[in-house]
Amino acid sequence: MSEVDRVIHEPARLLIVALLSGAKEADFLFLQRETNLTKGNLSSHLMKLEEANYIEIEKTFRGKIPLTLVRLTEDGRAAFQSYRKTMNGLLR
Amino acid sequence: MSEVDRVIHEPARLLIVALLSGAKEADFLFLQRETNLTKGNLSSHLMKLEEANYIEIEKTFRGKIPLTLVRLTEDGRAAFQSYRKTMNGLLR
DNA sequence: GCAGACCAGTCTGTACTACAAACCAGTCTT
DNA sequence: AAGACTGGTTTGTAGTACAGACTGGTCTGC
Repeated sequence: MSEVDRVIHEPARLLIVALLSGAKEADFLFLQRETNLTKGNLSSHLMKLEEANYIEIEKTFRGKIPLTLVRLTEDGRAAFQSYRKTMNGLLR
Repeated sequence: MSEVDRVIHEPARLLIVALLSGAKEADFLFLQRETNLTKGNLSSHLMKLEEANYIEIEKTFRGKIPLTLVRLTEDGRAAFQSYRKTMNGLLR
């Protein structure tokens, strides 16, 4: 019945989603510092979240230095909400 | 900082632990029906939980048919409590 | 001008692990 | 004797998290 969303359930991605749910958007470096993930891992986790259509990734520039902005989509926000529901059910 | 306990985090085991936390003990068949796991999987998840010292497994007999009873240890109860804490922190 | 650090990746290799399915051993029912 | 039930163990596979190496461009210091 109550299936757990594996995309969000993974601790690293759960942290990312939780961080994003509290802000409008976040940049790559901020996420890396908060999650303590290597660049490679953070990048691949963001890819997974993007493939699931849970986040949007906007690649721009701060001057001429690359700047990657990440924000939750509506789908992502809904999925997180639903995840919280099922988790609270299990942890009650 | 706030590390997630992977032993409990796995959805199948989380369900098992949650079920056990609500009862003194449960038998193998009950857990299998509630979790929808195959015997093999349930067995190996129980092994993982036992290795972590989160549950006790008592093998007895109902007449002459094997009966496997499972219950949370103090460690298991504490770990679940701590897991709930960190999760609630992330989901808040 | 060039080494080194910073930004944001991709790619590769490894080690783990969840899961299904097959097999096993004994018991009870028909 | 056949089949279903109890509660497992073993095996094989596919997925995946993670670290670390490599890439490419930019900026900083000497």
